[in-house]
Amino acid sequence: MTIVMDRAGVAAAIERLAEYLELKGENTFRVRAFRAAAKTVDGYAGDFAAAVADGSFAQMKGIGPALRDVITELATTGRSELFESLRAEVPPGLVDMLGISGLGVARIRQIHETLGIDTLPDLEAAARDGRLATLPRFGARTAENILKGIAFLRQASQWRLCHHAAEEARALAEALSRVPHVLAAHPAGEVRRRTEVVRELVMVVVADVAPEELFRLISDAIGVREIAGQDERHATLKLGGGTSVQVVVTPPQNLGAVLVQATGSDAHLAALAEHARTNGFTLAGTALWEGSRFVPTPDEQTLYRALGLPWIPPELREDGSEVGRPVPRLVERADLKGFLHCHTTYSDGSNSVEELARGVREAGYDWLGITDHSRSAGYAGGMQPDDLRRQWDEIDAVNALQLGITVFKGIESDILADGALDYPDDVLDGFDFIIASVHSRFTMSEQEMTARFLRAIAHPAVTILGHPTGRLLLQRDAYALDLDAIFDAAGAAGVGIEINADPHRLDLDWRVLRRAREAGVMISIGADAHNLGGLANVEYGVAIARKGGLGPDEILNARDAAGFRAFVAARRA
DNA sequence: GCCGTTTTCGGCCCGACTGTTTTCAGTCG
Repeated sequence: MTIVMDRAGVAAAIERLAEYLELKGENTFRVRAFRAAAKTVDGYAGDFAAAVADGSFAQMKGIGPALRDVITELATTGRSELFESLRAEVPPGLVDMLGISGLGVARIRQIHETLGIDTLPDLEAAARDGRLATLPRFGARTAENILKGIAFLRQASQWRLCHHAAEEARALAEALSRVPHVLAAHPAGEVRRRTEVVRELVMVVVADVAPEELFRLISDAIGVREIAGQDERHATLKLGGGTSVQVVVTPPQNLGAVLVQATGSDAHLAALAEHARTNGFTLAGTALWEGSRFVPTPDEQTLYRALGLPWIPPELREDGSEVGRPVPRLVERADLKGFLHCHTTYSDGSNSVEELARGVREAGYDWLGITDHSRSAGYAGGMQPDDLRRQWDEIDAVNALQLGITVFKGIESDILADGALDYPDDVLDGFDFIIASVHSRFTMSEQEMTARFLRAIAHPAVTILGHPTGRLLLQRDAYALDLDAIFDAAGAAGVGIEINADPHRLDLDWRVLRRAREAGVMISIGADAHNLGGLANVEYGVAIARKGGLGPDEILNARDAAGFRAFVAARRA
């Protein structure tokens, strides 16, 4: 059995199927089954192709005969009969509308059926000319919010999340490296700088033929639909799937200069050019010159060294201030000894305590902090006091197995509207540590929200603040919050703050990490994993920490288990 | 569509907010 569509592709197709079914007014439980299956596929940690091929994927919870067939069809043919027929029935504009906050299926269907609207531009017009506000239970405020939602969606549609971009770039680099006369293909641009969202894919290709000839070879090899903006060194290729990628071609002796140029950022390049100029060099687009002498730069290290600079890791190349500064020792994935923030089957995760413990051990960690949702998170199966006792017994049993990993009893406790936590103090005392997060009431004023957080920070049971600003990248802005006040209070109280490594969040933002460090805040990298596949999130959290210039000493889960225990104890004392 | 020591049918996740209404449907997390 050949597999032509990968795990991420299948997951995305099933999620889209769920949207189609939902918009058609299908049974919500059928829709939910598709959504759950999409998550199961997306979070599958093993060899997905093999599991589809040998049928073992059908054993997964929530995968019955119907979804097994859809998954198999998608994976082996890249198509689905159900998908094709639904796509023909549901206008694509309605799917777009699902991305507007405040618009659900019921309202979209109502808009479609009563006003005959099925595109975003038509919806925008109807919101402006007052037609929308005349609908039952719609009003001026709703129309205004929909206009805001459309604007947000427009802006967001130019970007993609970093994990999607990274996966595309990886596949593209692999395809390009197989093209004749290509010596190497390197992802550059925002993907290489590890920004949280990516607007444009950039690839640097080292080749031993003229660019014009190379673009022809590439077109033949990887299904290019259109070549735009071609000149002697680069071209923008529009690929079959709709992706647009900028390809820059270089001979080996200029790879360093070209890679630096293609990686950016603009501010970094400006600072670098200025530094070069004051040292008697010229950094033109494709090469380095000292006066009129050509300086070969076969790699980036050579270029930075020639300019009297240490090599600057791409993650740090942002506002230009990094040029001329010492390069800090940045945290790496291998520095992390602890795995924090994950959900099990006790709330909305899909693996057991033991499965997670074994998987996390396998990935090379020494300790694990389990944090299911607390009781007010009803939608996520938040834990009632009885569940807690059962889970604690289970964690004790797993620790007794001596798997080579220490499992800590944690909770992701909701911070309620008034800043209180979700259980009485005697229950809170039973946890080894607590991540406190906001999951409701996002629309408070900055003053109210800040007071809410400050009260949570003041609670001695709180170890770490989870996803502190609540943003969902390309979906929802952060709530109003005085972060400086939070940093100062957390730093003083010995409360850690999370970089949530879920690529939909990446919250804290790397731009504020320096400020957090100045306030003495210990940063934890939290995977927010809901299954074993979520272990891979950590890599994105590490990238954000690196962009913020953080080293292992500033990361809570770079400590060993005893160090983590000591941090919790010091905070409680 | 999936699941099952309540197992082949009947149930599946729920509480709170928002914007609209003047009692509540729709949306969200």
